[in-house]
This record gives sequence, C-alpha cells and structure tokens, in this order.
Amino acid sequence: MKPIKLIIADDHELFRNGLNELLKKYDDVHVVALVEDGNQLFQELEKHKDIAIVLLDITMPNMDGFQVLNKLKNSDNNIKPVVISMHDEGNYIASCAKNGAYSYLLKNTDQDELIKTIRIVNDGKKYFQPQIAEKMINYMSEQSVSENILSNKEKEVLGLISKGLTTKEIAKQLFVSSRTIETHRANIIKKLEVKNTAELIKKATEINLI
Amino acid sequence: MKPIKLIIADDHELFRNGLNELLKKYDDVHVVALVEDGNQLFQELEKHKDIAIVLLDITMPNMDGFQVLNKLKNSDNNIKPVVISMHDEGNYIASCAKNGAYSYLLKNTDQDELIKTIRIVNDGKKYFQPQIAEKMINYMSEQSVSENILSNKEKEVLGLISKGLTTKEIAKQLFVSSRTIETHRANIIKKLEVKNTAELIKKATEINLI
DNA sequence: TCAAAAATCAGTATAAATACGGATGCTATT
DNA sequence: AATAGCATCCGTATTTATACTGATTTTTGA
Repeated sequence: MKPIKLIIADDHELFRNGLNELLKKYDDVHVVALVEDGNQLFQELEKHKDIAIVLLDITMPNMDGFQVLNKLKNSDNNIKPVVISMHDEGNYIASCAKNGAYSYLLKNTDQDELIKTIRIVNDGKKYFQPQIAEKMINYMSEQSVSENILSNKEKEVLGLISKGLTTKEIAKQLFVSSRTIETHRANIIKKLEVKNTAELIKKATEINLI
Repeated sequence: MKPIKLIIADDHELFRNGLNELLKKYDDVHVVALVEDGNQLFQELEKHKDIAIVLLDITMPNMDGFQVLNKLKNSDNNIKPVVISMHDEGNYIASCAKNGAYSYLLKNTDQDELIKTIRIVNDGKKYFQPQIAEKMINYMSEQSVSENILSNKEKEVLGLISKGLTTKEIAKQLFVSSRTIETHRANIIKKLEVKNTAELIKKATEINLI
C-alpha cells in the first residue's frame, strides 16, 4: 500500500516541524515537504505531482490559507486540503468549507483525530467534526445574512462613520447632501438591526465589516 | 551534566506533542511533563521539585499563561517561565515581561532559537530577541497609556455605550444622574483621543477594551 | 497623612443624530 | 414592461451628544 503523500503549510516553524515529527509515527503517511506560505506550497506542488493532502494553516504571510484554497479549487488537481487552524469561529470554518476544504481541524485536536481525518480525506471523503459542523451551520444561519446586506455606498459611509467623521463631513467628502448620508446611516442601522451608531460600530467590527 | 528539566504547557495537543518530539533530539533537555493548562501545570510542579523551565502558552483554558506567571512570581521557587505565543503584540509581550517571563518566543521561531533560549534561560539569564524587545518598547511608549487609562467605572460605561444604550438609559441603570454619564463619556473620548462615540467604539474594539 | 485620581453632579449652548414622513431617477432582474 | 433595490434628495421635529466651565465627595496611593 502506498503511503499518503502530504505537505504541511504553516508559518509557525515549531508547529510545522512538530507536526512533522508526530506524523513520522504513522507508516501510511509520508510528509513530502514543509512550507511556510502558499507560494512555497505551490512551488512544491509543481515538483511533486502525486500529493494527496495539504495540511493548511489559514494565517500565513504572502499567500494565506484562503487564497491557497481558492487557487486549488480553480485548478485541475485532486489535492485535498485539510485546514488546521486555531480559530473556531463560524466565519472561518464556513469560508474554508465554501472554498473546498475537505476538513477543518483545530490545533487542539488530538493525534488520533488528525490521523483519522487524514485517512478519511485520503479516500476522497470530506470530514468535519460535529462541533465544527455545528459552528458552521450557526454562522450560516445568522451572520452571513448581514455580511452581504449592505450596498457598496453604505459600506463606504460606514467606514467613514467609524473614522469619526460626522454626517456633514462625510457628505462634503462624497460630494452629496447631508440628507443623503443621514438616509444611508439610517438604512445601515436598520439593516444591521441596531439602535444607534455606537452599537452599529460594535456590530460592524464584530462581523468584520470594518 | 544534568539535563535541563522542563514542562510544556499548551492547550493545543498537536503543538504540545510536536514540541515534545522536537526536544527529544537534544540530550541536555528533558521534558518531564506535558500539560494543557495552568492547573495541571501546578499539579506537576508539586510532583517534580527540580523543574528548571516551563514553556508556557498564553491562551489556555482554566488558568491561562498570565495567571501562571503571576502565581509563579508570587511563590518561592526558581522556575524560569518561557512564554511561547503566537501573538507578537506589544501588550502581550510587555505583560509577560512584567510578570516575570524569562523569555518570549513566537510560535514561528526556529528550533535553533528555541534551544538557544532554553539554554540561556537555564543559566538564569533573561533573553528577549531584538524584534520582541522592540515591540515591547513601542508598546510601552504608546499603547499602555490608553489601555490602563480608563477607570473601572469608565470601562463599565463604555461597555454599556457599545451595547447601544443612550446616556439616559445608562444613568438609569447605574442609578446616577445623566450628567455623570455625560462626564464619563466625555472623559473616555478625551482619554482615548477620539472625536466622537463612533470612533471611540472602533478604537475601543481595536485595543480590546470591549 | 496628604495629594492625586475617580466618581459624582450642574448650567448653558450648540452640534449632531434619530424618527417620522415622502420623492425621483437609475439599474438590474424577472 | 414591470418590479425591486439602490442612490440620491427634502421637511419637520425630537432626542442625543458634545463643548465649555465649574464643583463636591470619596477613594486611592505614595
């Protein structure tokens, strides 16, 4: 039986090397390369055409995990990305799933789950742990709505509000009447279901609108 | 020569075990125990009285790294804590240094730096990499001002403002006059050097005040 | 214990935000 | 062609927030 060839992509050297050491215990897994960002990953993927799995961190310099997922999705290959992240937030998980991740593991996962996931994914099946899937579903049903709800102009106004500009100043800067900005502000507040500007800014930062 | 006895405290099992594997290469280092939070750490420290170094993560459940540093500082021992964190923010670094950390490493440090640090710290010397020390200094001169500048009452009011409550509502809730809350709000705005409530909430979230 | 900081309250005035109401031209989708 | 959403604008009125100056009591820390 051929070993499962995989590459580890993580900008934390200690984690990367540590994971490598851990995986040496398993005969059916062969770590082909260790890289610290997406660019290096694709260089390695050029060299090795038989990679089955990429263990992928999200937060990396240069080309991060999201970009890697996107590029993998839009190219012809059968590499199965497994995200290993420390963020258990719904938006991270959902974004990864949407962009083709075969699994999403937290860095506090135990070794058994890791090797189990690698083996399942290697068979071409996606595998998300129940608690991860739940976070994703919760996110889908709540947050994603408000992310796409604002028009471009409204997002622009929101950004200026958060910089401390008043309605009048924003109107001047955007060459429109104050009334227009007031309407925008009112619409934004209504859409995000908040009471006033203070709560608006808080909610907007929470859902990464600004 | 006796090996350097150390304990690894990190809630991420993969990282913890990986680090353990890495350190097995070095004959002068002996990993006595792996723990996932501060409580377990102190249980182990009870059992082993000759621990020289603790490799300590900041973000852990139950008892986190900061609490561990504090407890170690206030007890009689010569355990030298080395923080290994993924946050390269000045406030984290400064807090650790202030609470007795002998070093502060990032998780993307290479193995050579890690073992070098362990050996230096084992000799009783503190060691902070130049870029870490620089971050800390920058923080000292800038951020710490705004972090510690708010009084408890002001922080409480700030929290309520961010929930969308008006001055009047806050006053009612805290059983004081609206004037008081207005003064608080004005003082908070002045202290954080922002123009209005919108910018205030943004800055407050940026520096993790709310 | 003495000084500094924090928490409390006040007057007056202006600026800004919010809540109602309503309107028009434009664009994209059905 | 019609509907819906978006961006733009307006009036009136009320509520909130901000600016300025000033004060007292309590708490805290050196």
